[in-house]
Amino acid sequence: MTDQTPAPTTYNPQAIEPEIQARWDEQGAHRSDDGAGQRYYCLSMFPYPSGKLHMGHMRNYGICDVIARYQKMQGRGVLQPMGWDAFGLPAENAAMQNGVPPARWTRDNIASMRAQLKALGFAIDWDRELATCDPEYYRWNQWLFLRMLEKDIAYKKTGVVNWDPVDQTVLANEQVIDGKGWRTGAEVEKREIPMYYLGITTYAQELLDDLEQLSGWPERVRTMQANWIGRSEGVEIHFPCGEEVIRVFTTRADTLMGATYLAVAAEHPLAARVAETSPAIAEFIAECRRGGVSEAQVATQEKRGMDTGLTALHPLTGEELPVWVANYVLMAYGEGAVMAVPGHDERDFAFANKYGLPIVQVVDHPDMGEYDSRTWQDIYSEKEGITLIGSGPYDGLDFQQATRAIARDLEKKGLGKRRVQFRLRDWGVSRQRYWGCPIPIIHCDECGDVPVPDEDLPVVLPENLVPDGAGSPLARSEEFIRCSCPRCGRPARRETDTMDTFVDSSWYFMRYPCVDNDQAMVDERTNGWMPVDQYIGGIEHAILHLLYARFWTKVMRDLGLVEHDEPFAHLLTQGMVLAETYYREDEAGSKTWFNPSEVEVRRDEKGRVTEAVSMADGRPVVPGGVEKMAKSKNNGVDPQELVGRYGADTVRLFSMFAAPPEQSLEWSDAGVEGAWRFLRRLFQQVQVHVAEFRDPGARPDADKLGPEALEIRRLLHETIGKVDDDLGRRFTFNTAIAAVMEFVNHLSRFKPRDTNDQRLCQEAWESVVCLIAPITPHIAEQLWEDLGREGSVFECGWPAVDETALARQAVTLVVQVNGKVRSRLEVAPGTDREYLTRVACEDEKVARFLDGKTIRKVIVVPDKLVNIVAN
RNA sequence: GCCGGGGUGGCGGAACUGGUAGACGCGCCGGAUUCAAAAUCCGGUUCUGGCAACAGAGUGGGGGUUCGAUUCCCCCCCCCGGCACCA
Repeated sequence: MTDQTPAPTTYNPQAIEPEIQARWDEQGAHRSDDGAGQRYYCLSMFPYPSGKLHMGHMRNYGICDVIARYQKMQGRGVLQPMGWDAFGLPAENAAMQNGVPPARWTRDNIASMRAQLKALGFAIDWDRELATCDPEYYRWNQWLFLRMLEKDIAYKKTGVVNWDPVDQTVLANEQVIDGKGWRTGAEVEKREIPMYYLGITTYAQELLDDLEQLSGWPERVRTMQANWIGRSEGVEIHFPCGEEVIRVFTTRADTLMGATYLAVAAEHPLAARVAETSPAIAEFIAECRRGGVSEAQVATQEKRGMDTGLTALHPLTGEELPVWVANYVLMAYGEGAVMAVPGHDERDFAFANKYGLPIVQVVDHPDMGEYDSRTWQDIYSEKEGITLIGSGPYDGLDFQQATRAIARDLEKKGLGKRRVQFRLRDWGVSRQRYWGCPIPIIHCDECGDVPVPDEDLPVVLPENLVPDGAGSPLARSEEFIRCSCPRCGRPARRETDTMDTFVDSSWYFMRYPCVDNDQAMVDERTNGWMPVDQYIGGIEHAILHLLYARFWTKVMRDLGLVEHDEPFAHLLTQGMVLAETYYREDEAGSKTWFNPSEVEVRRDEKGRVTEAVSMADGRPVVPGGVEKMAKSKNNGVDPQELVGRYGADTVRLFSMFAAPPEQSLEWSDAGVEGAWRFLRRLFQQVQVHVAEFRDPGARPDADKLGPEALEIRRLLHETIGKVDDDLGRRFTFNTAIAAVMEFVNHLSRFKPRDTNDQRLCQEAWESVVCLIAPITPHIAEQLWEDLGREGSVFECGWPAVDETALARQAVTLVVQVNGKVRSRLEVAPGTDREYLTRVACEDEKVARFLDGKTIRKVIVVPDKLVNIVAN
């Protein structure tokens, strides 16, 4: 180190960061301009204001800020807004615990989380902040809901919910634990209640087709959405049953001749009618009602059923087939009934074997072998390469031919037709909860359900109520409920259900550009910024939120409110934040969890963990593995505490360095320490440089640089190219940071010999500061100033790669024998293969491995590798 | 159960288009500095054998394609996300 120089001022983020932030505020550095120019809308999923910022938020907004700041340095006009997904269940739970109204709790949380976000130095345009619990926002939920009613996109029908018989209340799936109510422990039942639905299935085909144009989305998200929408082509078949007809939908009409029974869902109208006269069936249906409504719960339960005693007629043969009620048939999919072909469907096969129903093979496949009706094989349900057997006139046909022929014959008889079925269901938006957006409907005894007139919007949610766990307090608030019918003027009652919070989050990004408009939901500014260029959020939202937002956008488009078809051009799904867990177990088997900050880890001389002890009492704790940061495991790390200790830049640097954005990130206090050391070193090195030389904007004369300096210059421009690609295209911020660190390691070892070398150092340090600026903006602004540059580093433009600096004098290539590396060669770039082959074979180390062998082939990859194949 | 993703040193991760496995950081070991410690700086660090030169093995497990596989294909194991009322 340059020992003569006096100790340079040391890095002090606690002093730098507030000062830089104040400067940004003063200059309105983060304000976005609605005017012309190249624009970039950079958006992260808005947070639920749960109280404090957690690491997941920190990571999400950190990623967004890096992209926003990088785009700004590219010269684009950037919009990075922030808002609050402020309605929802946790506010009600908090209210139950401490008696504070959800509104107060929510707004207090927003205030403290806003302060935390500011301290992290994100380039957010706070002028556009919104909260979904503000009437100015949710009035437009109500307004659009009314437009949907007019277009019949919104409608009313019954839906199934989790019912807690003790609390007499509807439970969220989250509140059902092992089929029991979370507070009462009572066995939950399914119950049907009237609800409002939005017709997302009308848009199913478009939602599926448009996935193709979303090339900026991760492939896996598009696949998940396509599977969720679940388009199937098949045949609707009618089975006459007395006076009625049982409709089923099947994708395997080719196996119709193998149908041996029908199964209907417990909620099917036919089952209900049989139950009127059959106590046994009524009992069975009641049993099926037990437990929660979630698909995971329904899908994992044991398959059970019961014969209704009814028979239906096979539409082609007229044969009588028994009709069963079965708990594995979903009322929500298709027609709520299935034709069972046990020979070629795994679930039907298991069911038929359990209840002794006939199994008939009607499909043959070359790979099938002897059909065994006791053991299922996956080949039995194959549809490629099959031939029909035992199917009378259809014998010998393949899947396509058989489906076509059977559909045609059914259609002739008026007992079926080809059609498309989607797995996607319409979106039920009614919630029997208080803390949400009121559904703008008035119930009148004379006029029925009457929409609230536009001029009476918003229907304001009273903010002074406190839920107690036994149903919505809104449903008991006479003041809210009592009103007069807009149509006839007679006394009437307000709807007390509120909207699903997914409604709030389905369009907030279209409101940011025009938050101040109290005359319209959106305006021209929305069209100016939309679609969002880059959307960032958790992978857990891959299906529901993103699908609802896409649907809502298309509805708004069809109402002429916006111009775009899709809301998000590019999507980045960030991984979760994890941390090590530690616990102790008492005799009763209950665990006490220790926060990682209270645990000391001991290691052996190879760095392997030997034991972990509690700092409080020095006694051992058990490492419980790495898990998602959660209160229940007490493994959360508080970002604010770390910011207080190391400054925002260090926390930001570590969280971007530890893993690429799409992967999960394992928190490590030691890793934060490493990030801190790097920033400190960077700061010191720049101080050392400016103490000796300061010529802002200086560039070296490349022709007069020595070989060492030329190498530094080559590495610099290689690094600029690498970081640009990592930040702008790949979003691999971890490798961008690694590249900067690597270059800084080289640069600090370089000893400038003359002024020209010093100019190179000036160029290098200025570039390094620019490259790191999107990630650690405060220290970058400070060092930019220290290097003598005027103005903000974010206004200076992005460093450009000088192609001429990239030329290499020599390249190292490896020599392999039979694919194993045996030697290395130092040659000029572009050396021809004949020369390389000769030199490689003559190489002493290589020759050893060629001894006694015949060379069969030599593979040369220019400037990279020579592989000699010999035996 | 169904759909989607992941598994690489003691740890987080890198290897972008089939071409040097382990960049960068942490931890650990050794050294410098210090009265001492912390901090800082320098060097080493995949595993096994060997004083070393070097050799062999190695990307969850098994098989395949290829001159060459962390990367492509098939089977299996484990972990994570979603499953429509958590957000």
